[in-house]
Amino acid sequence: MNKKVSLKDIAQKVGVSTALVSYVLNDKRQNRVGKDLAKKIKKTATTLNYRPNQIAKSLKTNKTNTIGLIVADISNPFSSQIARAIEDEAEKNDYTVILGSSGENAEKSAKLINIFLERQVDGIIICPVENTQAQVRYLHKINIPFVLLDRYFPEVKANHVSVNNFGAAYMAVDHLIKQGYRNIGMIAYKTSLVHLQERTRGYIEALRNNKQSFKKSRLKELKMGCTQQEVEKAIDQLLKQPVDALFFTSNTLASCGIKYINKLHIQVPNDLGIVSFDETEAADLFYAPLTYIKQPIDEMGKQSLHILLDKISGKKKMITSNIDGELIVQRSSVLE
Amino acid sequence: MNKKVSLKDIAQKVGVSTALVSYVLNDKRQNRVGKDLAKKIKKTATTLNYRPNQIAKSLKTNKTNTIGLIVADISNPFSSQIARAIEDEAEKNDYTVILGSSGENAEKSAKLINIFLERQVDGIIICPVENTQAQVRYLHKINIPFVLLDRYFPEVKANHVSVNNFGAAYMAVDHLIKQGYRNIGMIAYKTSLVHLQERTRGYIEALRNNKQSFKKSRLKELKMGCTQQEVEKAIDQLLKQPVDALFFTSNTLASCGIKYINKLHIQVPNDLGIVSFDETEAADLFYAPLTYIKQPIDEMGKQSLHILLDKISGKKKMITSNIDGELIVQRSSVLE
DNA sequence: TTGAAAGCGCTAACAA
DNA sequence: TTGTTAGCGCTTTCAA
Repeated sequence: MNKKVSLKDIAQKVGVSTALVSYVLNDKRQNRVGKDLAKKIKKTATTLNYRPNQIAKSLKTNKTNTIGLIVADISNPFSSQIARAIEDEAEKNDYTVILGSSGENAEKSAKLINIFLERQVDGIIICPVENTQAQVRYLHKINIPFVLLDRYFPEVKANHVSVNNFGAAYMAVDHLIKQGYRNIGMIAYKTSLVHLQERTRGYIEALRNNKQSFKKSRLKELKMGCTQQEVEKAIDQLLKQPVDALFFTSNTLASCGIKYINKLHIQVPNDLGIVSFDETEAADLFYAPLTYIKQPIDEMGKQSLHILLDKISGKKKMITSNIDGELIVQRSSVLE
Repeated sequence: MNKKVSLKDIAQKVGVSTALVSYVLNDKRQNRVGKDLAKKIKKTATTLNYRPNQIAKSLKTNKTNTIGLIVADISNPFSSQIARAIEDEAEKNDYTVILGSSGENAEKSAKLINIFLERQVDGIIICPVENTQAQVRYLHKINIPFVLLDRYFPEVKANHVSVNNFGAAYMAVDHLIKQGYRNIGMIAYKTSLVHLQERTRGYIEALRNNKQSFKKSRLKELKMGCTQQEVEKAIDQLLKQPVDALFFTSNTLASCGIKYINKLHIQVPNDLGIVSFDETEAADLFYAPLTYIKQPIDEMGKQSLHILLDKISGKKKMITSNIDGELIVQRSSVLE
């Protein structure tokens, strides 16, 4: 193993103290170091191919310039895009992110938090999963900077950035109604996660405000992580009723759904209108490209990171942000 | 800020030295510590909610249990899946991974390598981009454990794991021919990356071995990162010729391609057969689900990590691994 | 303008 | 069986 070169090596070679080398290489108290000496030190550093040891620096400064990110399910494009947005922004601010995926599992989430804390991350961004309120409270208690992303718990005070789920869902269903659909079904999740409940609430409110009655039988609530078969069964049950449009509460459900609708040879949009919350690559490739709610992923990533950086730099005030989604209208919801 | 509790705090509370506490908490020289004392130390640790500082540990042991991973383009599902596979496997082995995306850019790649080295990662896994041979040589020179993944440079000796690109491409084209397609075009990349050249070579060889002449006009080589328009133009040029099947060299190209073919209302598979190297979610949703080469992503991730761990633990021998892809036949390439 | 020295939290060689 | 101590590579206070 090549011995790594340290400040000490440079100091010895130049014949000065390590302190001075540290000052020079970090451009601190610039004016108070002899120009020639400074130049010599810098030159020696490059000659020896010096690379500062961040671990040592971190130990000393108590700052790792690292943040932890926990997404709910990295195999979902929403998660990977959010991760990417945050990483891009982190890099611009000289932070490195370590990423974990909780897989919608509370224990896994706890484990990741612990790993992050042991590694002395400066802050954490979490897309929290069900039943992790205690974890959030704990983070608050130990006073580590963190922000919740995409999801939050109304009963737990915490910085968070999320989408206006209610508004976006309302917009989607309102759009379907305005297009002339009269019997709109929804495939949603049975969950304690408020951000998802909000989507369902948006659906119901949009119906009501448009003088369409909300029928319980038209709202199918599946468990998270449900199978293709379960989605198909739900669709079967909906199609037995006079349903002429479907609103999917997530990209995963929509993706399962259109695969099935494809198989059934149902005519979209004329026999069945479709809108999906969040996108899939599939959305564009379906024979009738899907109308969907575009989530402001980049904005969410950026904002969450900047709120976190604010916290890290000591800001106390709680910050929450609620960003509007956008309805992208394509063929699947426009009667011909 | 809650003061973090350290070994020292525990030592003081119990009235022993930090050394002893360290031994007990790490279960070292177990038998040689008084049972009662050990119990007391452990209890105090939990009471104080002690959490070891990995940074300090790393500085001392010169081991971070962290590996760096550089993928070529995190927005591509291939990359995110590979990242996921590696992370899963890393976690099982008590490693944390820090992830970077080079965006097919050599400078970005160099920057990431530098960040990783400064952070004292124990090893690096890289999907190298064009013109980064020097970087690979440098890693070799400074003697840091690393393995190349998915791609490699024949002229640079290095551990790597990759797919049998030639074999998989051959299999794909051979399948088309066996299905009765006679005029097969290919949309490929113009690149110095050998793993992609191998796919083109597989195409040409499969034609030759089946007594079909290879026509240069049927091989379109686009630059990496090309636009939808450029793909459409290439398809236009191919369709002017008597071409009855297309082989796409990547999921991105295939995705662009089928969007266009969808628009053109071409009948797949009867008027045009299609096979894609690597998959897209889109592949299943196209009206004629796509036949594609399934890359052994999990296996690649796993193997690369284990080779890296071997290197980290001191194994010297160079290891390379070449894994076969699998042809998943769906409707898009089967004449009816 | 420069340097000495303490110390971040931990491990491990050595001593008792 | 238990404890002392040096030191990982760095920053920063204080002194010269």
